Amino acid sequence: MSDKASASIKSTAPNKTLGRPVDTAKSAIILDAARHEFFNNGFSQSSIESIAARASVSKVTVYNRFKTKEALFAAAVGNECAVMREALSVEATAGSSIRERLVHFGMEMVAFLWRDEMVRFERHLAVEVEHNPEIGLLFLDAGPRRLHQALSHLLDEAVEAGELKIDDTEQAAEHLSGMIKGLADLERRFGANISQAKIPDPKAKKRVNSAVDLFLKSYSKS
Amino acid sequence: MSDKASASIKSTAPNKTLGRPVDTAKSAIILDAARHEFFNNGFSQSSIESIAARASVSKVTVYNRFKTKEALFAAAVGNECAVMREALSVEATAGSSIRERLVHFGMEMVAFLWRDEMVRFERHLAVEVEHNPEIGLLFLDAGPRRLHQALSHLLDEAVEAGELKIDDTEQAAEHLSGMIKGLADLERRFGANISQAKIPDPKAKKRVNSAVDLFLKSYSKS
DNA sequence: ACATTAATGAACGGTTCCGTATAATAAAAC
DNA sequence: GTTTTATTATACGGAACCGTTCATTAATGT
Repeated sequence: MSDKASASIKSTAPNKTLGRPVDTAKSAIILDAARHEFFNNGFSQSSIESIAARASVSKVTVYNRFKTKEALFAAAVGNECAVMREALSVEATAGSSIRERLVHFGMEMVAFLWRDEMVRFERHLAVEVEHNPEIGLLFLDAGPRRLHQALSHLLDEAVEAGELKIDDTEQAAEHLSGMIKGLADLERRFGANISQAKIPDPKAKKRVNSAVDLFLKSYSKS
Repeated sequence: MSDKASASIKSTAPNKTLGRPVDTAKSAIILDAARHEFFNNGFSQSSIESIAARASVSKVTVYNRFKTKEALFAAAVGNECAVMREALSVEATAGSSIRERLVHFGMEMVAFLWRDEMVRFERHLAVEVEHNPEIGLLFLDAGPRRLHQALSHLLDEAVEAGELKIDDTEQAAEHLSGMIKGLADLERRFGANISQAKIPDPKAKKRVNSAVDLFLKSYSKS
C-alpha cells in the first residue's frame, strides 16, 4: 500500500537523495559576483544577467537560489555584513599604554573605513536603505555599533585599570570616534577617487594623534 | 550689400527679438522638479518624462534646456549647492559666551544635516560621485568645507579675543564638528526613516553639549 | 496679416532588462 | 540502462525609458 502510494502519487516534496545534487559552491560564487556588480554599479544599474555571467552561471540558476533581484541584493548585503563582523572581531592589542592603544584603534578604524570597497559599499547601501530599511540596520549592527561597543569596552577596561577617569564611556567613545573620522569622512565619501591616491588619508595620522591628545587631556587620571 | 546678405543668406544665429520669447521661468520649475525626482528616487530611477510631468512641461522642452539627463542632474546638483551656500552664509550669533556660541553652532549644524532633504541629497549624490567626481567637489565646496571655514573663523575670533587658546584652529574645528556629528551620523544615514521620528536626533542636545565641554576643557584659556 | 521662434503632444526606433518558459544536456542514485 | 533532479542555452512577453522627429499650436515682433 505504502509502496503503491509512493509510486503512484506524485510527492510534492522532491526526494533529496535522488537526481543531480545541488552544487552548493555556486551560491557563494553568485553572491560574490553580486557583491562586485551591486557595489560597483549600484542596484538598478546591475543586471541579473551580468551577475550570472560573472559567476559563470546560468541566469535561471540565479533565480533558482534567489527569488528576486531584491532578495539577491539583500543576501549580498547580509554576506558583506557577515564578513565585516568577522573582520571586526579582532581583539584590541593590549599591553601597551592607553595612548598607544587608542591611537592604534583609531588608525585601524581609518584603514578599515578608507578602503575602496568600504566606501562604495556605504554609498550604494545608503541609497537602498530608503526602499529597504532593514538592510540599513543589518549594516549598523555589523559595523558601526560593533565598533562603538569595542571602543566603549576598551575605555571601560582602562577605567577599571585606573588609567582613565570617565563618567559616560559610551559618550566618550562616540566623541573619540567622531574626531577620528572628522570632516575627512566627507572627503572620503564625496572627494576625488581615493583609489588614485597613494595614501588613503594623508592627514589621518595627525588627526588621530591630536584627537587622542585632546581626549586624554580631559580623561587622563593623572 | 550687407542688407542683401542678411536677407538672402540664412543666418545661423536666430534673431533674439523675433518670435515667441523663451519662458525663462520654466528652467527653474524644471530644476525644482528634477531635484524632487532625482533626490527621492535616484538618478537611474528617475525618468525625464516624470520630471517633465512634474514640471508641467513637455519632454522636448526639458531636452531643449538641458542637453542630456546627466546634464540635468548636474544642473540640479549645482542648484542645490547654490541654495546651500545661501543657507550657510548666515553669520554666527555673536555677543554670548564662547560656550553658548559653540553649542548654538553645533545645534544649528545638526538641525541642518538631519533634515530629510539633506539626508536624501547626500545619499543620492554620493552614488553619482563615482561616475562624475566633479559634482562631489561642488558639494564639498558648497557645504562641508564652508562649514569648516565658518567654525575655524569662529575659533580664530575667540582666540584673538582671548577667550580660547588654540594652536591649530583648523584641526580643532575638525575635531569639534566630528564630535558634533558623532556616530549618530551613521544612524542618520543608515538608520530608520527619520521622517517618522518626532525629533530628528533626540540625543543631539546631550552630544553637542558634552562635545563642547570636552572641547573647552582643553582649549579654555583660564 | 505675416514671419519667426517656443512649446506641446504623440509617436517612433532602439535599447535594456526582469522574470518565465522550453528544450536539451549533465550528474547523480538505482 | 532508467529515473530523477540540476543546470544550461535560448528565446519570449512585457515593460520602461532615452533621445529624436514631426505636425500642430501658442506667443511675440513687424
